[in-house]
Amino acid sequence: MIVNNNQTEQDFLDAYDPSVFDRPSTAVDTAIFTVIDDRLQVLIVKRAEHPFKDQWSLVGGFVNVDIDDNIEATARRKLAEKTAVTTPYLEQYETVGNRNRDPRGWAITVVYFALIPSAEIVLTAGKGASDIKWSPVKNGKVMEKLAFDHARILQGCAERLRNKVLYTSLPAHLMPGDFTLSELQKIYEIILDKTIDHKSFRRRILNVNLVEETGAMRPTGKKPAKLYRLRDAKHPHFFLRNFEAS
Amino acid sequence: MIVNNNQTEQDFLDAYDPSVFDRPSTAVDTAIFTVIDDRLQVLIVKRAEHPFKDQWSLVGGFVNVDIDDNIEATARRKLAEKTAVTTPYLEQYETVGNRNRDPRGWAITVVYFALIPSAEIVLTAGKGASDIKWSPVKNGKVMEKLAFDHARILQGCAERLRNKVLYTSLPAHLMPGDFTLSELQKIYEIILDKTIDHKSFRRRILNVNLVEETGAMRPTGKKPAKLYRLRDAKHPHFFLRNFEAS
DNA sequence: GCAATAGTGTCTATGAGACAATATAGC
DNA sequence: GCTATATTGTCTCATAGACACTATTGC
Repeated sequence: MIVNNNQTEQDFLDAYDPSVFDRPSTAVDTAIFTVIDDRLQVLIVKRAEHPFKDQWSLVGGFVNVDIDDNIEATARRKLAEKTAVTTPYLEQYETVGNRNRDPRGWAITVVYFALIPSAEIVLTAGKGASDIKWSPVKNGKVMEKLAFDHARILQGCAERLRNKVLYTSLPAHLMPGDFTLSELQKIYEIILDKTIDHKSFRRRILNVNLVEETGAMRPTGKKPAKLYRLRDAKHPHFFLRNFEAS
Repeated sequence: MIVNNNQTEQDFLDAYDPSVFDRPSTAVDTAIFTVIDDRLQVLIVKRAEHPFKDQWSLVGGFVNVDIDDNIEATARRKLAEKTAVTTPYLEQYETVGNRNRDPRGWAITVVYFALIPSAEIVLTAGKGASDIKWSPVKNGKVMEKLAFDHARILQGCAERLRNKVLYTSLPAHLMPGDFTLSELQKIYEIILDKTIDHKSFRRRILNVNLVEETGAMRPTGKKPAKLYRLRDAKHPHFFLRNFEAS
């Protein structure tokens, strides 16, 4: 590697050797949430290979610099391998990296969480995972013992999700195209694990330009309910006041 | 590399070769904010080496797996190289990683932002930086052209900071040990770039258990002001309602 | 006294919580 | 009619915004 003081940037790049310093491994893990059977659930896969072979883990894998243009592409690639959902709500949560979390050595993982409507769920185990399933999340935890530090990561994702639900319209991303306000409220209540006054809830949702009536009604057996759809499916709405955390 | 189906995890780790797959480079960059001369300012350094030699950039550098136990340690190490502040408010903002942001190839950076009281500022250029300075931040931008994608990253950090100031006590971390409420309000106003009604402000701060009187007064030339200190310097307070974003 | 800054009083507006009341369907 | 679910009415409470008012200092 030739170095001199009048080196141009191109000279530098031509001589650059990326293997001089050790690099941490870099992975992406995603807590994919949905609501099934009136419970918040997260997608977990059984690891087919060492380390933590045969243990359950969040959906993830290493960044592949040959095929992924950016980190989010890694997350979406892994998501596509496991589910048929192409445009979920996907938010970067945090990045964890240290010397001890992976027995193979210094490892970084960029953690995302995704919200997908339960109606759109099709699971495919695919390569690297011998089994895949939804597992109910209770107080940020699942029954299964998770590989690596995924239990702590899931806890953080669930807490972030709950906090954001107190002041955003995030749960709308868990709904199919059309939904009633009662259905949406139910999703809020499941994630927050507490009941919400229905009048307060309707006021909050209808006072902002979040949803619009489809014109159709959902027959419920009793009084039919108006169907709504999201006005802007891309961006969640941020309310100026929180629901009280209880 | 020996592989067979009855391999134990220890067998696997003994045979593991971390160089089989290319890894992105992994850096940490921090937008270090303070308030000087009634302006929000960010610390920038002039790069001593290629790429982007002689251009300004945020404070950062590569994760060193030999000396850093975790990512935050990298951030604190770089911070310590440039300032004398040991326990700033430090929050992970986001992680950016893609094929194009660094001419040396696929590169990840974990971005933090830090808040440090202006009283505690001592700058040391140190290795890797031929120059270092505070630069005023206006609408998330600095005058200087920044290296890599640091302009966009700074924009994001400044926006996150402003948003959090609308509902948290973050600006308290920009204050020295003792401060008056007027001084704290001034910091809020500088970051938000708008005036706040002083009655509303005092109500908000004093209604929660955020600060306590020191008993001393600050002579201001006019009516002296009560001095306060933070009750819990570690954790910022989250208010249930936002200041209106204006 | 005046000017400047610190600090208070109080009215209005917004929106959450509570909860009663009404509306519309199936039976 | 009765019951269940949807939807509305309205009172209270907490807190932000607006802004007038008082308090204490130096001059």
